[in-house]
Amino acid sequence: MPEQPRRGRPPLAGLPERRRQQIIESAYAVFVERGYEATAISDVAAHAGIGQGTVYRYFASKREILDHVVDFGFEKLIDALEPQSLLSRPNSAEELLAGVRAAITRLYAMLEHDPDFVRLALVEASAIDKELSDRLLGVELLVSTFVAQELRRGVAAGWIRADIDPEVTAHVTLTLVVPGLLQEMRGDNTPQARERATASMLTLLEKALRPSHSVTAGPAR
Amino acid sequence: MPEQPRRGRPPLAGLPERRRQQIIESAYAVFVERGYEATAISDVAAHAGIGQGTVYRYFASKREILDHVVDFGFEKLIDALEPQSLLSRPNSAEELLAGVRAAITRLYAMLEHDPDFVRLALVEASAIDKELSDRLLGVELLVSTFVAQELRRGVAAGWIRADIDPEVTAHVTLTLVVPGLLQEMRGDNTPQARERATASMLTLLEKALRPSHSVTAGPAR
Amino acid sequence: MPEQPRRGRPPLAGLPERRRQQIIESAYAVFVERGYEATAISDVAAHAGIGQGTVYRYFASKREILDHVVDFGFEKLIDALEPQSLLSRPNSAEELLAGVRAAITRLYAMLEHDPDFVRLALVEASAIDKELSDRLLGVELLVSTFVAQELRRGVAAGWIRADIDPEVTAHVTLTLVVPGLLQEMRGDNTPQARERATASMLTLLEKALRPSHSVTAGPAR
Amino acid sequence: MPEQPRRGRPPLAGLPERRRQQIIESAYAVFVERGYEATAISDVAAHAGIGQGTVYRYFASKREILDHVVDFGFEKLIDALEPQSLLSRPNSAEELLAGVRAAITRLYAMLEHDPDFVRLALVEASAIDKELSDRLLGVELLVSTFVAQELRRGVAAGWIRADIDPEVTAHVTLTLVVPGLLQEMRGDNTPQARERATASMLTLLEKALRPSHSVTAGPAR
DNA sequence: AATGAATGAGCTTTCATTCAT
DNA sequence: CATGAATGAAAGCTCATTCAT
Repeated sequence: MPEQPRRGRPPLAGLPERRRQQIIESAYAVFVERGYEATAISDVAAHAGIGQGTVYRYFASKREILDHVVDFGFEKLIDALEPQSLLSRPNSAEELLAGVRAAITRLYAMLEHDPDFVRLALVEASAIDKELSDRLLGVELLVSTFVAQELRRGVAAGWIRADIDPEVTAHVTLTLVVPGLLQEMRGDNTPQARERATASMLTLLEKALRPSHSVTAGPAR
Repeated sequence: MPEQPRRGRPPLAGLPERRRQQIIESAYAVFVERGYEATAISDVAAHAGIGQGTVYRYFASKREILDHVVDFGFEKLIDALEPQSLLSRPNSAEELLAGVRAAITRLYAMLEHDPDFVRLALVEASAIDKELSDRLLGVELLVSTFVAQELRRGVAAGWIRADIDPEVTAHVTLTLVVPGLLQEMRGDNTPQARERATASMLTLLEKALRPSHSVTAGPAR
Repeated sequence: MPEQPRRGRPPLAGLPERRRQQIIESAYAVFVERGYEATAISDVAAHAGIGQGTVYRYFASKREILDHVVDFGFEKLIDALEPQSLLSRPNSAEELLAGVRAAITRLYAMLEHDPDFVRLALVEASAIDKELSDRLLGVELLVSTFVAQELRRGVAAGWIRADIDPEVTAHVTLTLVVPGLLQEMRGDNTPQARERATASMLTLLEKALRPSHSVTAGPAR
Repeated sequence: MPEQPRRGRPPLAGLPERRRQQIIESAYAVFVERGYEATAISDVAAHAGIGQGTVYRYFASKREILDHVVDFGFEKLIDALEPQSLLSRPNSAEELLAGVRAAITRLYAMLEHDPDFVRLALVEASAIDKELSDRLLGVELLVSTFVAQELRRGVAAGWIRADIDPEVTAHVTLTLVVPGLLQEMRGDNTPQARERATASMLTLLEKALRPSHSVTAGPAR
C-alpha cells in the first residue's frame, strides 16, 4: 500500500472561506433588513441560497454569525475611513481638521455607496448585550485614546488651545459623526445637507480647538 | 351577565389608568433587567403581581407595552432635565451655558439615582425597528429644532457667533451628552469623572459658540 | 380597595396533579410503544389529547417526564409486590419461601393485567444513563440489603445454611425474577409456563438455602 | 455473479472486509464511550480515520452498524468465555461447576482487561427495540438450551438432582452472571469482591444442583 | 374584570444520509 | 472508491396570545 494517492474529492481549498463570507454577507443583508432577533437562520440560508444545515457547517451559532457580521461592518467602516490617514500625525490645526474632514467625507461616500450600512448600527443595537457593547465601547476607547494623544501633541506644540481636556475632547470629536449618521438615518442625505453638516461640525471643532490668541495673531482660517 | 343598571359609583374610574401605569412600570423594571426580547409577558405580569391575561386587557401586544415603556423613559428623562428651565429663554452665552450645565447636572443626578436608566437605551435598542427609531429620531429632531431656535436668537442678539449653522450645532449640542452616557455605561461614573467631562464639554461648547468678541470688539449684546 | 374578592378563574385545585398524571400515563404508553428516544414530545401530547406546549407547563423537559414514568413504573411494581408482606419477618425457610412465592405470584398477576409493564424495562433501558442506572442500582441495592438482613437472621436462627454469603445470595435472589421477566418478554406467558418457572426457581432457592442437615435430621418439607 | 474479466490482481480482496471490521471496532469504541444515540456517524468515521461517506459504502445505516457492534460484542464475550470448554461435556457435578467457575473467572478477566465491555450493555440497551431484543433473547435461549441439555445429561447420569427443571434452571444459571455484572457496574470490582461473589454463586449452584446423595447414600454413577 | 391554562407557530440546532467530484 | 459538502427533516423547547371560567 504505497500511500494512497489522496483518495476522494479534493477539499477545494478556498471553499470554506468563501462560504463563510457568503453567509456573512447574506446575514448582513437580512439582519439589516429585519433586525437580528427577527431574523431566522432559515432566512439567512434562503438569502444565501443554501440549506439551513449548511449554515451550521460554517458557524456554530446564530450569535457567532452576528459577531462576524459586526466585524464585517467594522472592517467596512475602517476601510472607508482610511485610519492610516489619521495616523499621518498632523502638525497644525489645519492639518488636523483637514484629516477629520477627509475622514468624514469618506464616511459619507461610503454611506452613499452602501446605504444599508447605517442600519447596521440598529442591527448591532438589536443584539446588544454585555459582551457586544463591551466590544463596541472598546473600539471607541481605543480610537479616542489615539485621538487624545494627537490632541495632546497639538497642545504641546501650541496649535491647540491649552485648556481642553484631551480625553473628553477626543470622545466628543468622535461623537461628532453621530449627528451626521442620524441625519442619514432620517433620510436627509442630499450632498448639500451633508456638506452643510460637515462644514458646521468642522467649524465648531475648529473654534473649540484653535487657541484663542490665534484670533488676534492671525487670520482665523 | 346581568349586572347592567350600574348602580352606585362607577368602579374607580381611574383604575384602568393606574393599572396601565403599574404594568408599564413593571415592564420598565424587567425590560431593563433582562432586555426586551429576553423578557416574557409572564415576567411582566409576575412583577406587577397580576395574571398574564390581565396584561392583555390593557395592552394589545408586547410591542405596545414597549412603546409605553419608552414613553415612560422619555418622561423620566424630560422630567429630570426640567426642560422648562431650557425654555427660560437665555439672554447671554453665560445663561445658555449655565442652562446646559444645569441640565447635564440634573441628568447625572438622575443617572445616579436611577442607574438602570442608562440600560434603558439598550432595551430600546434591543427592540429597535423602523417605527421606533423614527420615534426616537422625531424626539431628537423636536428638541434640537427648539435648541436651534434659541441659537438663532443668540446669533441675532450677538451673543452667539454668527458663523454657526444653528440646526447642525443644535444637533451637535444634544450629541454632547453621548460621551457622558458612554462613560456611564463604561462604569466610569465617579463624581470627579462626571465633573471633568461636564466641564470639558461646556468649555468646548463655549469656545464654539461665543463670538470672538475681541476681534469684532463690539458689544456682545 | 377592600381586598379583592379573589378575582379571576379559581385555579381548580386538583387540576395540575391530574394533568401531570395524565401526561405521565400517556408518556408511559408511548414510551413503551416506541421507546424513549424514538418518541417525540408531540407524540406524548397527541396521546394525551393536549398541545405540545401544555406538556411543558407540567414538566420542564422530556427527561423529567421519563423520570416520572420510571417512578410510575416502580410504584406499580412495588404496589404489586406488596413489600410489606416481605417485611413480615419470616421465621422459617418455609415462611421465607412462601413469601417469595407470593411476591412472584403477584408479579405475574400484575404482568398479566398490565402486559406493557415488562416493556417498561426496555424503555428505561433505552434512556439509561449514569444517573438513571444509579437510581436503578440504588433500588436494587436497597432491597437486597434488606433481604440480606433476613437471610442473616435465618442463618442465626439455623433455618438457613450457614455457609452462604448473605449479600451475594440476596442479589442472586432478586435476580431470580429475571428469567421470569425474560420469559414474559419472549411471549411465553402461559399460566403453566409461569407456574413451572416459579416452582423451579423456588426449588432452587430452597435447595440453596436450606441447611443440609435438615435432610437427615427431619422431613424436608 | 460471473465476476467479470478482472484483469490484474484483485484489489485486495479482503480489503472490504477489513474496512468493515475497522468501522465496527471504531463504532464499538465510540458507542461505548458516548452511547449509541449520542454518537454521530461522523464520530465513528473520525475514529476510524475515514470519511463519513465511506461508512455508507460498507453499511446501509447507523442502525446496521449497531447490529454488527452487538455481534462484535457477543463474539468478544463468547471468545472470552471459551464456550468450547463448556462443550467439553462434564461428567460430574464437580466438572460442571469447575467449568462454570472457569467461565466466570474468564469473564472477570475479560472485564478487567476491557472494562468498557460492561458499558456495552448500556449501549445496546440505549438502542434496544423489538428486533434487537429478540436477537438478544434468541442468543440467551440458544445458550440456555444447550446448558439445559447438559443438565439433563447430569440428571440422567445421577450427578444432578432429579427434581430440577432443566430449562428453567439453565436460564437461572445464566442469570447468575447478572449480579456480578451489576457489581462491576457499581464499581465494586476488586479481586476480593469478585472472588467472594463467584464463590457464593457457585456454592448456591452446587447446593441447588447436587443430589442430596447423603439420602440415597450411593455414588451417583 | 381577572385569571391562568392551553396552545401552536416558530425558533435554533443536530445529524443521518446523499451525491458531485 | 473515497470523500466531505450539502441538506432538510425533525427534535426539544419557548412564549405571545386567546379564552373558558
